[in-house]
Amino acid sequence: MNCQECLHKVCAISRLRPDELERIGKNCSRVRYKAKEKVFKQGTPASHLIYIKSGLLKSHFIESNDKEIIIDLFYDNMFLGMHSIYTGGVHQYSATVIQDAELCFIESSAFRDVVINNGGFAAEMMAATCSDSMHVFHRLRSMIRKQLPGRFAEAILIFSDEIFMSDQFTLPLSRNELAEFLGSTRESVTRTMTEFRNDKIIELNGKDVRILTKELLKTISELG
Amino acid sequence: MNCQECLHKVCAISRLRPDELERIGKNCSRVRYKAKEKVFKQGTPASHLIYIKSGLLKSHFIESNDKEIIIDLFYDNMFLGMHSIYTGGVHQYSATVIQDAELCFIESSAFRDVVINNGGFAAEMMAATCSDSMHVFHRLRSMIRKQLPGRFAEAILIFSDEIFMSDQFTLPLSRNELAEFLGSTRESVTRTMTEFRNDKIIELNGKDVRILTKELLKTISELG
DNA sequence: TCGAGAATGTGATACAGGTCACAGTTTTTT
DNA sequence: AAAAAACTGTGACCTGTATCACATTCTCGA
Repeated sequence: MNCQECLHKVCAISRLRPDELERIGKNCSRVRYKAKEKVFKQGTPASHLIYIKSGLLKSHFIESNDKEIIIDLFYDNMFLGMHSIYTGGVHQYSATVIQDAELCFIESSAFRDVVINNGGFAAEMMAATCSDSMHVFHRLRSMIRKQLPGRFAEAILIFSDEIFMSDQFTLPLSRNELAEFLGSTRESVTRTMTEFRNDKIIELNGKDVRILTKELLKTISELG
Repeated sequence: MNCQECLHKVCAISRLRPDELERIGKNCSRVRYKAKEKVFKQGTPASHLIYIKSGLLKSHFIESNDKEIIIDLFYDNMFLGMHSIYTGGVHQYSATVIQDAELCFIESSAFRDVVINNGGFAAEMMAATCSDSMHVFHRLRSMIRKQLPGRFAEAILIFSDEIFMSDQFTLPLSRNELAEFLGSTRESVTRTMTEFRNDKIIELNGKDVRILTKELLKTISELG
């Protein structure tokens, strides 16, 4: 497996020495996934860390009833499953593909070996993990303080600024998944969306979104 | 500063070599704090990592209005501020003492040096950080799915099982702080509490709590 | 190509809990 | 010891959004 090509993209990987890169590469397999495929399931043994070469995934909790809760979204050049690797070796959440993805499965023992032997790499991974966690902490804040329009505006901004880097994009989530991401229900999300369209804040056509007044979106997101 | 005595309490610290322990110890100062004192404030430079020798603290976001949001609670033998150390060197949240505490301030550059040079220590710190983050992820889940009685029951169980290790304890939070922890308001928390008392689930006298039917609490917490 | 199941929009209704107002109590300050 | 400030309980009211029910419209496999 050729990990070289990921070198320039992920800061942490550039910290690896050639032999470590090989150690990881040898215990790493790249796999293509299609949308809706489950990558790993909460409760199963966490044998691998996932590196996302391309695509979009969600981490989510499985609930007793049918509803799920999306913890966060993961995309190009991110690692997924760190919390599971370091918490008893059992997956703490599920991961499912949202948009076709290319994933590298890194054997967790190989990964841990490298962390132990290379503190610089460990530090970079720590930084990445802390950053990911902070993102969820802010989502906690949003859930508590903001009401639906604020949370929806925030989500649109995340798609626009963090994921697609464009004011115009196709929503990768169904209305139902959007509800799971926003901690709401399908119906309420629908209503909020038509509301936003009527108010000329976004142009909305099925899953196609175009942001009309980004400033207003920011205001709504901040005021909740 | 004598870090030896913390050695047997915190797994990560036992990974340190004598010289590293000294490096940390030299750049570490222990300070007593009284309840309500602020340890660090969101937005300020993150120069130190906090080790909690004893006491109870909260990490919290500061909101534009007066209300706060308690992200999580920290107590004996936990580290606080890891996310800030590894995310741009600025504190990502505030930390305030709830019950008188003894804190060790570990110089962040010394800490980072040790992490880089000692992968075993890095791995342990990663484990601790991931575990703390997972706790917040579960709180996110609770905020979204459960309603107030469920969240309150959960909080009582956290106090009982994770913090005080007893069915009988004195609430360390005011009604208002409890509301900030539960993502609610003072009034609603009060009402929920009297409800629980009337239903003979807990005995309640000011801040003194005694759990009467733990099983019921668990059920309420799980069903939301 | 057709049918079945999933995804979406929309109305009517219910209710958990936020907000406001006020009173009593406890704690802190001077 | 008096005054101020913070904390707590309780009632009345209002609102955001969950829930239920149904009609349409897509999607994709047989």
